[in-house]
Amino acid sequence: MPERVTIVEVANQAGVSTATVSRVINEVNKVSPETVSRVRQAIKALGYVPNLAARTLVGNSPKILGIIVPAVSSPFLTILIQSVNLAAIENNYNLLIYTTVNQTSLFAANPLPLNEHLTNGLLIFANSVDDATIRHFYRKHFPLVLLYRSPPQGTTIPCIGISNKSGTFKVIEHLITTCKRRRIAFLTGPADNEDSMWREKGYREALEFYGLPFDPALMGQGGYHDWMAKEQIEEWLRIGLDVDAIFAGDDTSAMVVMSVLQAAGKRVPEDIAVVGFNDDPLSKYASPPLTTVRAPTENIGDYAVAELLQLINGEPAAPMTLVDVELVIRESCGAKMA
Amino acid sequence: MPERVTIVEVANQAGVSTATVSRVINEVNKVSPETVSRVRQAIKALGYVPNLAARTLVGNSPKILGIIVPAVSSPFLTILIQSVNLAAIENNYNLLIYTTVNQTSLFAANPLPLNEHLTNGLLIFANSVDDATIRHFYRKHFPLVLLYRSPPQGTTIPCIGISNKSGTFKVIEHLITTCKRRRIAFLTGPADNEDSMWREKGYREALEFYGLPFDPALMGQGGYHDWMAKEQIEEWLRIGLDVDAIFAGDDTSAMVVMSVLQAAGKRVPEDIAVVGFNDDPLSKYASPPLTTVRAPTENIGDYAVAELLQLINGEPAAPMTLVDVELVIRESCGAKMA
DNA sequence: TTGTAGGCGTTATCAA
DNA sequence: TTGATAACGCCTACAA
Repeated sequence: MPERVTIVEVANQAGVSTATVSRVINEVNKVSPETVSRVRQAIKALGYVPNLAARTLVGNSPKILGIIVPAVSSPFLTILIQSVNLAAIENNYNLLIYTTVNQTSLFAANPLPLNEHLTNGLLIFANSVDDATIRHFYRKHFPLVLLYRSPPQGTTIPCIGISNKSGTFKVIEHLITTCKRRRIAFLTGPADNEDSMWREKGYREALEFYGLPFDPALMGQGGYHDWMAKEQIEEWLRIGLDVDAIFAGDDTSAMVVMSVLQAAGKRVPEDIAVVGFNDDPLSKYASPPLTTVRAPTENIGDYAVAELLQLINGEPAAPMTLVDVELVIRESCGAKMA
Repeated sequence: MPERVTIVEVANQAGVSTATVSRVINEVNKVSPETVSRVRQAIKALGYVPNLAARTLVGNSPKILGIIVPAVSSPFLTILIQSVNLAAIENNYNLLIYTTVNQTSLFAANPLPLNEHLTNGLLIFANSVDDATIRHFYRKHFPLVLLYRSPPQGTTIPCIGISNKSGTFKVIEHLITTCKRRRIAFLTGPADNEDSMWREKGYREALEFYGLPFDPALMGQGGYHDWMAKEQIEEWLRIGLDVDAIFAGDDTSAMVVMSVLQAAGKRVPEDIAVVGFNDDPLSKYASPPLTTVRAPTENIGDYAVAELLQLINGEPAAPMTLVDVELVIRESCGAKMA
């Protein structure tokens, strides 16, 4: 097989013109059956694959969607991506994933490998890219849907998220009313994380609603990272913080929190209740099984892809979609003993 | 901003030729400082981004590596991807990820969106794509490195994996000699998974080496999936299988196994020891903390990318790399009580 | 039904 | 130091 096989080689091999080969490949116009089979045979014999770049250049790119995330490292992100992937396939699109590995600033120098020239539309998660990049796409009217973040000032880009505030309100309320807890600690996510911001609002509103004082000492850094959560809890344990419940911010952190607490001889939920957010796949297997807020992450892809395709097809899309969440009561909150 | 901004618009705006603009962008040849700044300004004003497809067509594609995986759904895959990503960045390459969502057969109809025309080289995980596709790349001498699988018959493609057999041998040996277990069950992975195949070999060899009989009844399907592992253990519990240790195949399954066992009133490790493979991030927080085989997944990316770059640069690469693993003894095996 | 030829946006070669 | 122009591989009028 020669180094590079182009449509010309196929045409020669089959004794037809390149136009005919193109027609066979794209199944447009009428081509006589014998010609079709001759061309197909030549393609197979030569192992010919159309050059994506050339196709794209003439506006015949395959249907490709892109998603940009900071990393693929958490169960949450993982499920989100899977969900988008399935939705894309469902709609006959391919999905390409690019992770910025937490280096938003990279683009100043290097343009994104996933951009308007390679994809038909882009899904951008939280702050995986900076506002300037988003604005760039926006100005070009390039199809864009924002995931778990709101649009930059002055732009109107469809965005999709979950009801963090009401979800958190529900779980804190549950801790207060059903589980009779009074000193409820809260582990925040990364500083610039919108989810965390809204969860904090929900946390504060619930406290206020039930007449519990807000105590800054009960706020800690979890960062949605196992080691950060671990450090925070160990710190609290060391200073002997008075606490009877911990809202860990997310499930990953909650698992670690329970583990650290238990290693220190505390009982969960008897001494300290622990609750999470997300309902990760393994959360129901934790010991004790984790009470959490179930966010239908596996459905987000459907909404996101649907909106993106509307944009791609030139139709208007809803500016903002907030998906409902629900409380999942298991053992770690102590409700079942109360 | 016009719908499409090409190098021509920039050239006009800056009052130079497209060739000059190209030179400025690629920083080749000498261009007078004033010209450079005029061009830069035009680029910024117009929000110009080079067309990736056109660039690729003339052989000036940005440095892009691709990785093809079946999914992004496990902690293991997630760490592997992250590792590859970091290594790629380290070498000034971008990484694009494509998941086949377990539909290997798709390509017959649709060619891969990640191929020789879009990337400079490809990393292919296990059986995310079929042999025919791999052979296609192989025939074209397209840079390819196989991850956690061996090359198809008749091809010689560099591949990278871990010492599954010796790792499993070690953990089974540990169970037998230190923990004094005799009835050790084994949960296999997916049927066509090479890792699982080698782990089974290690399991059998260890049994034989220490004179323990191999009992088919002790082999079960885990599939490296939480629900499959759960079903298998529940089945064993129901029939009252006589077992004093379980090698769960991987950590995810091990977590589930412990949980199901405990829910059924069994003590881990007193009644049944449980061990895993991979050393997932959360495994040390499990209760009890999981004894497992530590595979340096976070280093695989370095090896893989290094090999791929050698291939891309026309240098020869090692046909096969097997990375060593090590035993991590925690509580779930019962060694610390013995 | 099939072939010819022009153009998609960029870069590289060759002149100027 | 710059500009004109020919590729790169493919698709799509327009002709035949």
